[in-house]
Amino acid sequence: MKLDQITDGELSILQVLWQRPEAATREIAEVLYDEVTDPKMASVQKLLERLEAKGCVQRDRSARAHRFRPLVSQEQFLRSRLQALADRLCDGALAPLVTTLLRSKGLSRSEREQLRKLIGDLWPPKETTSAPSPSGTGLG
Amino acid sequence: MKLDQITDGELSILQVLWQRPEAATREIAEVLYDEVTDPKMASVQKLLERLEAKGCVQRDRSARAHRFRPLVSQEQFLRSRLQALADRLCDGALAPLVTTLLRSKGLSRSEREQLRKLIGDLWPPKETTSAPSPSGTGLG
DNA sequence: TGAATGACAGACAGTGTGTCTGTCTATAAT
DNA sequence: ATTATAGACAGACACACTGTCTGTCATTCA
Repeated sequence: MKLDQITDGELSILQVLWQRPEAATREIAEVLYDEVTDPKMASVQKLLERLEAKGCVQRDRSARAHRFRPLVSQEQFLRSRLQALADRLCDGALAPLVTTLLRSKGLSRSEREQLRKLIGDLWPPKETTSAPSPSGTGLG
Repeated sequence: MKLDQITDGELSILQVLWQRPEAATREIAEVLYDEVTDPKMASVQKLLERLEAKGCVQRDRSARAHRFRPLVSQEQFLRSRLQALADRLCDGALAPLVTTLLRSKGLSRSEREQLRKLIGDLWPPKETTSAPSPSGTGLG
């Protein structure tokens, strides 16, 4: 699963797949292009072929029009990208990334509250080990 | 300042510059290569030239051997990369990135405690607006 | 039988990237 | 003064990547 070598165009394909359980080539092409021509179909096919080679997509050949499912979740992908950043800039440490993000201006008041809550849930300060509340990632 | 278009090789140059106030071409080459040949010198020059064109580096031509200073900090660069990730994957929102990082396994106990403290410092729960303690980013 | 659809192989142009060559100039040494 | 060295600079280069496109074949269906 070569997450590091995923291309921009390939990522576009994945993003379509992340929004549904599975999809056929034409379905994907219709999302990505206004007009689906033969060349466009071939482009999507080529990208899917490369994604399959990289182990990021599963191909179901049973039907005439193959159906594809992602083998990587968006969160996995994001994690990989973040780790790559950390490896390159911070000797692999993730904490500096969090620090930088927390110091950014791009967090709303409610987001900050959610984050504070998340930290409290993940690592309760006291030994009151209440079950972590299943707050979503905002990624699905 | 085109932070998005910084190449891998260009980043290597920047990383050398981030470790000292300024540097000459040969100095950089000596860090990056075991043996500094004429072609290697030319490569570093070319990369510096492109970095200058992108506004990421300042060139001091007063001396025969030009001296270079970074115009981008590592934190600025990291922030830009993180924002690009957020733009592509999360509609620009940074919070999902923080969430993903916090959920990662790559945080040690002490790092978690530091993060909890950082959140408390940046956004005090009560109105006791004590001055934020100047804890380092781990980037300098 | 023919038309439409899709898979697939291969070619393609454009681009980016790091490297290298060659030329010129300024400084230092003899 | 002459020479040698070091650096800047322009340009070319090979290489790889990427998205696109063409052409061919097989399958399905009217």
